Amino acid sequence: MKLDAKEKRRVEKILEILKKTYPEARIALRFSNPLELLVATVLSAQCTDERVNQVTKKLFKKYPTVEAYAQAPLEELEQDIRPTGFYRNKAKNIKEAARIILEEFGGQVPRTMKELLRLPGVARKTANIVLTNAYGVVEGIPVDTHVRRISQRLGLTREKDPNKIEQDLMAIIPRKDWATIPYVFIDHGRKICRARKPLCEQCPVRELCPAADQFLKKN
DNA sequence: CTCCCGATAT
DNA sequence: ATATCAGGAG
Repeated sequence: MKLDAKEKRRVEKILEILKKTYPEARIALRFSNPLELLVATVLSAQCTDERVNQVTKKLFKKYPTVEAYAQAPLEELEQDIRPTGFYRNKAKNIKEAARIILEEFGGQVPRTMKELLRLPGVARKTANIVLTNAYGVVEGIPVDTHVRRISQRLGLTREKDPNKIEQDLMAIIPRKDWATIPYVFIDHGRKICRARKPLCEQCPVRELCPAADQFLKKN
């Protein structure tokens, strides 16, 4: 993703405007320690953060430690997280991840990308979330469905694979913005640049967006 | 690429 | 009825 000087200025303007529009953007998942964030993020796949918070409120009291997840009967853990969807995969992954954390990482949620990626159900998106928000380690940019959609519509990437999108974003977004931009994009994605009916007429960056025209015509 | 999956919006 | 929601594994 090579971009000329003009493109570079367009990207800079977009980031500047969006950051100013969503100054309060930050993680919406509720957590009070790395383990809770890891579990919440795994549960957040294809599920609203609001529902995740609803489920984890009870979950975190019932499973306060890594041991609690590792020892939990699988069927019981499945029922405890069922409303988040994909509950069989998620329960199996969480329990197995807990076992690995106990046996290979001394009971501590790993602090490095390489180690986090060894946990089942954890890929770069989830690892980036945990690293940034639990440990303050910024290694990359978490690419979820919102970041992907916004990046594609704004013409920041042409890729479809999240890992490739992340590479593109890391190349054009200043490192100091890596931690906050995902939340800015997510906020923007929820309020304006929605998946179904994007509100382009209300969008602060529509003049800078290649996709704005196609959506504005439909009205 | 498909599958996993409940809940909500349109 | 269908699309979508802070994805990841086979």
